[in-house]
Amino acid sequence: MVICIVGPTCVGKTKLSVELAKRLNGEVVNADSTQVYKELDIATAKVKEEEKDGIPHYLFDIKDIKDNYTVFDYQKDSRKVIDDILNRGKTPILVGGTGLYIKACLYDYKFEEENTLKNYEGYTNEELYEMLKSIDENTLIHPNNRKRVIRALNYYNNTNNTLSSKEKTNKLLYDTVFIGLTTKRDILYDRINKRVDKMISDGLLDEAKALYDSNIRTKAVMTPIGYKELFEYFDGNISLDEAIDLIKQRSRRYAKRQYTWFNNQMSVNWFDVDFDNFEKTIEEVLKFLNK
RNA sequence: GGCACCAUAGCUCAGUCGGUAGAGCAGAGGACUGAAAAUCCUUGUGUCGCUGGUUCAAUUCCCGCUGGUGCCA
Repeated sequence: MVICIVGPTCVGKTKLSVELAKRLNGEVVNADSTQVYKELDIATAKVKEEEKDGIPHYLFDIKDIKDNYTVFDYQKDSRKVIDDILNRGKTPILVGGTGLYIKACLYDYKFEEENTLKNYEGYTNEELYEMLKSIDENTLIHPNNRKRVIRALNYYNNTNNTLSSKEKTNKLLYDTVFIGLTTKRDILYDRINKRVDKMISDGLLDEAKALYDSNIRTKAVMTPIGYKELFEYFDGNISLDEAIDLIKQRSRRYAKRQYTWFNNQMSVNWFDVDFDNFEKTIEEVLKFLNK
C-alpha cells in the first residue's frame, strides 16, 4: 500500500510523514515540485536533516537549480522509488503539495518522449485556439492559457493522435490511501503569515541574496514563492515589507489553489489538525489506517 | 474661533443634472497531462456618516450635528 499525504502548505504534512514512517515501517517520498532542488531550502520549507529522524527520504535535493525538471521526469523518478520501496517490503509515504506531480505518479497519466515542439510564434491566442478547436472541439483549455493551447496542439501533431480529446483517466496504478491534513482557513492563513516571518528570521534573505548574486534565473529559481519577490526588493523596486507581504499573500493564494485541486481531483480522507496536540492527529490517522 | 473641502463595498476611490449605485485592489469560487509554489477563468447589496426639511421619490438638493483634511486667525 502507498500512503499519500496531501493538504495545503503549512498544515504539518512533513511532520506527519515522518511520524507515520516511524510507526508503519515507512519511507518518505517527496511530492513537491520545488523541494527536488538542492539550493532551495528555506523558502520551500524543505524537511531539515534533524527532522528526518533517521527515516529514509527520497527525491529531495536531487537536482541542481540549473536543471530543467518537469512532471515527466518526476513521474519516472517517483514510480521507480515507490516500486523499490514496495519491493523491499516497506511502505512508501508520498508527501507533498504538488497535486499534478502526485496525480502523474499514482494515476495512469501517459506522457511520451517529445522531440520537436513548435512554438507557434506569430499566431494570436485566438488563432491558436481556433486551430485547437478544429482538432478538439471539446477542449477545456481557455484561449488565454496560451502555453497550454500550444502544448495541446503539439500533442496532436507530434503523436499523430487523432483521438477527439486527451484520454482522461482516474485509474490508480497503486493501492493508495490519501490522507489530507486541513484546518480552518483563518488559522491556516495565520500560520502561513507567521511562517514567512520565521523564514525571514531563519535567513531567507541570505539564501535569496546568494541566488540573486548567482544570476541564475531558471525555472527552478523563479517559480517558488519566496525568491522572486525578494529579487524585486534587491532591485529596489519594492520595500522589504512589501516583498514580505507579497510572499505571504501568494502563499495564501497557493494554499487556496491546493484545496481546489485536492478537493476536486482526488478522493481525500481529511483530518482536522490539532496543532496543540499533534500526537492526537497522528493517532486519528493511525486509527483510520488500521481499519 | 472663521472659511473651504471631504465622509459611498474590507481598502482606495468613481458616480447618480433627484428614481436606493460601480471600478481597481483585497477576498471568494473554479479549471488544469511536460511552467504546477506555475498558468488560466469566473465573481462586486453596500444602514451611499447621523438627524431633520423640501419632494410622489433624497445617497444625490437644503438646515443642523459628528468625524477628518487644508487654509486663515
